[in-house]
Amino acid sequence: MEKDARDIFKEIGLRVTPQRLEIFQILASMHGHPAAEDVFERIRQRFPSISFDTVYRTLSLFESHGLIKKVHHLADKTRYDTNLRRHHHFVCVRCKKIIDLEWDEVDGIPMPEGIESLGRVEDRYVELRGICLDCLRKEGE
Amino acid sequence: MEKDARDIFKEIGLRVTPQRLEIFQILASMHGHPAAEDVFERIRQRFPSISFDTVYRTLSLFESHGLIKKVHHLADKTRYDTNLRRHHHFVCVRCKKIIDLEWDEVDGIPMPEGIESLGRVEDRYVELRGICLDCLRKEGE
DNA sequence: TTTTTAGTTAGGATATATTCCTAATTAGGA
DNA sequence: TCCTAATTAGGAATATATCCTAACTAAAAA
Repeated sequence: MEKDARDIFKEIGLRVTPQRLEIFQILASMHGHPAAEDVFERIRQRFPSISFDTVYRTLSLFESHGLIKKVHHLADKTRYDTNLRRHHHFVCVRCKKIIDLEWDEVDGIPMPEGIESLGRVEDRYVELRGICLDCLRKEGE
Repeated sequence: MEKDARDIFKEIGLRVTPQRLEIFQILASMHGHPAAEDVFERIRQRFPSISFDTVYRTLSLFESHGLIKKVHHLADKTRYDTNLRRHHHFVCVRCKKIIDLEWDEVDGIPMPEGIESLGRVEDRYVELRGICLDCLRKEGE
């Protein structure tokens, strides 16, 4: 089991440190959608002196290599929408620009099967993520 | 114009204060998706002593009455996903619980027309929001 | 194996967004 | 006009996440 993590790290060119191995194990063993704090509490049992920074850094590292994903978009700050008509958003992952979007097709789709067993749905939120023209242009330069 | 805001406030039973009127005007006049800070900078021109708290409180108030909406879900903290297969989420707006979801229909929908003019899409994020069974039960009590 | 060095860590400081607290003020009904 | 409950300003507090630096360590080179 730990062998696997070792190999994965080496494959993508990451140093193998005890902290990283442990965080990897914890993530693999945790169900649900842990926050950094959850991981921190768990790893502290074995590495009592580990810092928050290491946990955050390691999670970012794992994410940048596609080993985990962030659930939400999680902008830097809350943005408000004064357009109350039904619409969706294109969000630039670089500059965080938000552009309103019409996308009727997505509005008509029936709810997934068995959704009642999870709860009562009140809203659907759809976001297209990518890189806006401005940022593509800058990137080209 | 200001007459409108007055009436809207009275209709929903809100006190009419100069700060609220001004924030309402600002929101109506601002295009895009302003953050609290943007509103704060604008209103400070007329009310130099206004506090951040008032801006935040007013935005929350407007949101709770459906006059504006938050763009993102904006959880309290970042949550990580160790499930890397394509899936979506049901998020409980009360307890913030996140539940993985299969919803193939939504994956097959073609991109909205004219999307190229906005940028390059790299991902689509879909979230169903509502109240989970646990919270519905608690609410019933 | 030992040495070297670039990458990593702990710990605390810092940044940033948002909320809380309290005394003073004010809107709107009596 | 007076009264009361809602609202505000101002600053303190909270929470999440990132930055900084010296000490440490993994792993490549000798």
